[in-house]
Amino acid sequence: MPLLMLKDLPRYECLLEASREFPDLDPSATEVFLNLLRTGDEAFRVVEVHLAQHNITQGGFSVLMALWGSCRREGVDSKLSPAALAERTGVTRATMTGLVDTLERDGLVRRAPDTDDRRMMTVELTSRGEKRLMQILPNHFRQMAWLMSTLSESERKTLVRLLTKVLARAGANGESPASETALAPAGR
Amino acid sequence: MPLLMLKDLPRYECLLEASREFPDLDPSATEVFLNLLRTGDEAFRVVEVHLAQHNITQGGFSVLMALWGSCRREGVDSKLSPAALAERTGVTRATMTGLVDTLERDGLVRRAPDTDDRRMMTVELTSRGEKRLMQILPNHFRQMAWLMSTLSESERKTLVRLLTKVLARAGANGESPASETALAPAGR
DNA sequence: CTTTTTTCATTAGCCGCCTAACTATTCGCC
DNA sequence: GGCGAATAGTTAGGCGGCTAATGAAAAAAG
Repeated sequence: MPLLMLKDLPRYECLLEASREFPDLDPSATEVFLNLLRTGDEAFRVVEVHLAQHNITQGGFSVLMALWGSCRREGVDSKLSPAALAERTGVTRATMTGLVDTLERDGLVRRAPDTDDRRMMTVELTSRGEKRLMQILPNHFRQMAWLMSTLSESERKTLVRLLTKVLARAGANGESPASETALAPAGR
Repeated sequence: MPLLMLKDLPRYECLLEASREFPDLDPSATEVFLNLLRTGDEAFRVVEVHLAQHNITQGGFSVLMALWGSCRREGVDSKLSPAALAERTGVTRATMTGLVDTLERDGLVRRAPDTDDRRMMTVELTSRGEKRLMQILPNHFRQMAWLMSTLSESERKTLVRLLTKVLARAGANGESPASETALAPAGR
């Protein structure tokens, strides 16, 4: 997502100086955090620009990939319910309604009522959607490879390892991060 | 930003297998890329949730921080033009209009016409805005520190170094990333 | 001094994302 | 079997992001 930090990351000395005024500010932690968000955002934008050239948004691409991946895993049957798509792509069901609306308008995806459960719908990749995906993927893969080509294999392993450690904190949160009541008075 | 990859990152063997069908797919590069976006997104959400408890969005927080930082740097004068704010926070001026609208509605910021250049406006932190910032910052700092507390100092240095390498690629792009015409026929 | 170009802020319109509310259907319990 | 609880999809309304177009004012060109 977008920002939360300034476009030009603050220099380390500024963080050090600010930490004198704010004892809660951990300079090295802040530096890592800002770099993580900034780099992630920038990498995100790179592929976003590429997808836009094919008239596809990030959300739409995620849906197509989820359908296509499911198709490849479970055989020819590439149907998934909106709820399943929402779960896999990490958005709400309401958001998925809008995404599928757009994809269906563009003819990349097809909605059909589920035969068993009349509450449910099925979303299916059309041949046009599959064709579009095949147009996108090669360059998409090349782009990711190009972005990471500055890193050696061992650097990649290290980066994944460190990111995973952070992800474990951020992803499985809910309890400790900073429930206002727990941290605010915990003060210092 | 949100997604672009599945919520559950693909296992490495799946990437390896897919790379046989798509020669452009670099498994380790893809793995790093997906982890980077996923982790960045998750870290982003953590602070987003915190800011939401104070009725502030990411964009609004960035604006407040930019104004406050400028205030601290250049003395008491914390005025900045919308264009300057947009530049520093990395959004368009049109978006900045909306952000300042919201912040002004909430009384955290004040608009005033520039005395010299009648095209311009100045945006200034109100005392209420500054107070709000002081309510947010301590926990915000603690949250960043908590997120990164699984990393040792040397791991933090390493992570920053690797992220910076990737950022250099992603940020200073424009020429090589994958202009469709350059890469599509370059095939393989 | 006039004309053109640039710059600033805003507006309008699109999309994605959210939460909350609503409808329809199925499930589970009695 | 019937009735409340849970579930699927959608709708409504809001915000934040974008591009493109607009109007006003300053800067540059002549």
